[in-house]
Amino acid sequence: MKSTGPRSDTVSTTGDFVSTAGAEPAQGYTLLLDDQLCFALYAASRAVTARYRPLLEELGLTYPQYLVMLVLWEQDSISVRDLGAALQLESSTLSPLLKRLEAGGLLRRERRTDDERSVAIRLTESGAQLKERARTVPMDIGDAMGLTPEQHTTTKQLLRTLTANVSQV
Amino acid sequence: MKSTGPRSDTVSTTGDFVSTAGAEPAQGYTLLLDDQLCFALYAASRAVTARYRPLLEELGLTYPQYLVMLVLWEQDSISVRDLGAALQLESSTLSPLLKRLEAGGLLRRERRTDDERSVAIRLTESGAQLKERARTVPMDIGDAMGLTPEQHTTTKQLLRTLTANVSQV
DNA sequence: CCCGATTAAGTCGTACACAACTAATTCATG
DNA sequence: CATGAATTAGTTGTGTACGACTTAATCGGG
Repeated sequence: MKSTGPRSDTVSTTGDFVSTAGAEPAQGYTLLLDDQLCFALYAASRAVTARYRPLLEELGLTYPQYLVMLVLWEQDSISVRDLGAALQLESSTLSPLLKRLEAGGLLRRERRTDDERSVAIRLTESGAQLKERARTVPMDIGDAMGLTPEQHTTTKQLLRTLTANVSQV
Repeated sequence: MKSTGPRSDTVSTTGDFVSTAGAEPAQGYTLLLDDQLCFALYAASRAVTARYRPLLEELGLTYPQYLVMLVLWEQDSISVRDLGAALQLESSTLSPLLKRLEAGGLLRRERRTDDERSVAIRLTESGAQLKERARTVPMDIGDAMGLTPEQHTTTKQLLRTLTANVSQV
């Protein structure tokens, strides 16, 4: 296997399969699972989450909960709305998740007095302390990913471009 | 926001790390959300799935169901086990999903006679016919992703490398 | 040939994810 | 300043995901 190297061959639009001219939707768009970037993305995302699981379990967090904590460790107080904007999650996902984190004693939710529609999320002492224990997590995962710094940066950049394009209305 | 932060743009790649020795876990591993490749991956995956949603809704499929159908359109009969291997999903995820596809009349599940532990998944006529209506989906999504063919290939390759590394036991 | 180990599919419990909706509050414009 | 539109958080219903477990069937060494 591995016909040529990684990259370099640009999908061989070089015409080594010319047949099936009619019904095929032109240039390399097939229904083959292995052709789909979307599947590579979906599989990679779940694989990374799975890799996080044992590490985060020690901290008593799930992966989405960990992402919420990342935001809160940067910014001690934030509204549900802004948290949703940062993580690109709906309130219908965040509300129960935040309730669980509150039950776990990591944060508090308090209605804002200046705008009672809004709820401020704030770390507890316990939640703030968890940051220390989480310090090594990004490095552990980074190692497991096994990409060179250049590959790491390239991937992040490509995924951001992709997300921005795909999110376009 | 964008409060400068310590070393805001990590994108150097040009080989100039300043290596903040001491408490910091060396070379660019921070707890900042925007530094995390894992988050870019998670966000991209959900954004792509969201983009698929209206297209697949017309076919009466969810995104994971669509992936199952991709496999079946390639290979008319397959065991739950092999399907799980192809999609990297557990039987506890697939079993209910397949039950829903069966209820929708797209496939049948029948116990194998030569090994009664195994269940063969097989397309119905209706399931096979759906392939035609799905033909343009990959192209529609491909367009929405807005990557050049080179970027597309590179991303797919990087994600596969990442998945393989991260899945290592 | 027998019995413990393995394998295949499925159930159950927990936690996302999101669309569609609701309730409460604030905004904006006449 | 009154009231309809917009905003914010939350609820409900459906469908993944996965670990831990169960059940049934097959395998393999003595």
